[in-house]
Amino acid sequence: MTGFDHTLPMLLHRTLDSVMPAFRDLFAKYNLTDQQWRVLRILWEDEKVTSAELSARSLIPAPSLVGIIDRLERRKLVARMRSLEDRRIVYVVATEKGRSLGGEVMPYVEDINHRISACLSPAEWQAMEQALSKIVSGVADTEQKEKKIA
Amino acid sequence: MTGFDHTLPMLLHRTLDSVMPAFRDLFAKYNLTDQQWRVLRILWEDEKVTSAELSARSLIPAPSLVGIIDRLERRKLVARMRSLEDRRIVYVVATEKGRSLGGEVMPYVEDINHRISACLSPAEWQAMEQALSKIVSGVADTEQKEKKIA
DNA sequence: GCATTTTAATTCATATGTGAATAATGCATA
DNA sequence: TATGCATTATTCACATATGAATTAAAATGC
Repeated sequence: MTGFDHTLPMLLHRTLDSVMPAFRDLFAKYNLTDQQWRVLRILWEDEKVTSAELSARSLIPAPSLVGIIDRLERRKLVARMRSLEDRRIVYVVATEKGRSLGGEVMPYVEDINHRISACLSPAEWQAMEQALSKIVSGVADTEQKEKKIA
Repeated sequence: MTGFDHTLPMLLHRTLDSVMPAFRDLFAKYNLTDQQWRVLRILWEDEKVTSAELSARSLIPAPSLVGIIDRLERRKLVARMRSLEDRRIVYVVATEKGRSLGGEVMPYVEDINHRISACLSPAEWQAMEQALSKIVSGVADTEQKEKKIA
């Protein structure tokens, strides 16, 4: 284990690599990718969401989102609805079929999340979440400073 | 912020998204992707590494590695050397040019890593790293149990 | 010695990530 | 009202991720 292995990106990737296979095995049973699930998961609760919002909440880059929604739309799991007030905006909504699939998969997703949570005490979890969010806001701050300089 | 946003995959993705742009901006100046950098970073210190080892250490899936090495090889930054003892094995080595580029980029990478570290106290960092590795080993354990059952 | 099984790297098909460019619409203003 | 600028979604070119299949070369069993 060199210093490189203790680098934040490597730590995060390593952790993701350890937890994602369980999710992927689950999603594969429903012919979903994890990105497709993220979209469905968001639409499952919210009524209609613009593409931009969906991109922000799902952490999926806008260009990727286009294809993901295309594929979900082909399977009638979601639908696009262009806004009438502002014709630039596209709302994405889950169909009944999409909502139902969401409800079907959700319990298994929660199982996995519980198993992950069980690896840490609530205090440890809390601390980890705070550490990560400190990094997110901390890095954003230093970027602000750099912009002022530039 | 719903429960979904506090899910481990989303927390990790969000953190990665916040830190990677700084690295990518840097690497772009040298026409490198972050995956290409990871490979170079490993080869920069180690003499020769098999493709399998490189995949494990860089956390880059073997099929992706093929193309990444192809592109680095075209630029004469690395070279492939097939083992003479076991002709299935391919060693990857950094060329002099590759090593030199590694040395050139390294200080800036360390700058970014320092700025990231500065977001947390050493104790917080330590705790976070331990939490993540607990998850990695914890999840691996539950998978073992599942296999026994199956 | 030969067939079988393993292993290492690669290929393939498909899905997604990344940064730049584009098309269409809305908005401000001269 | 025509022009210039901003915003939203999309497209494009290229790089990488994912899981299954393939190839070539060991190792193993008989």
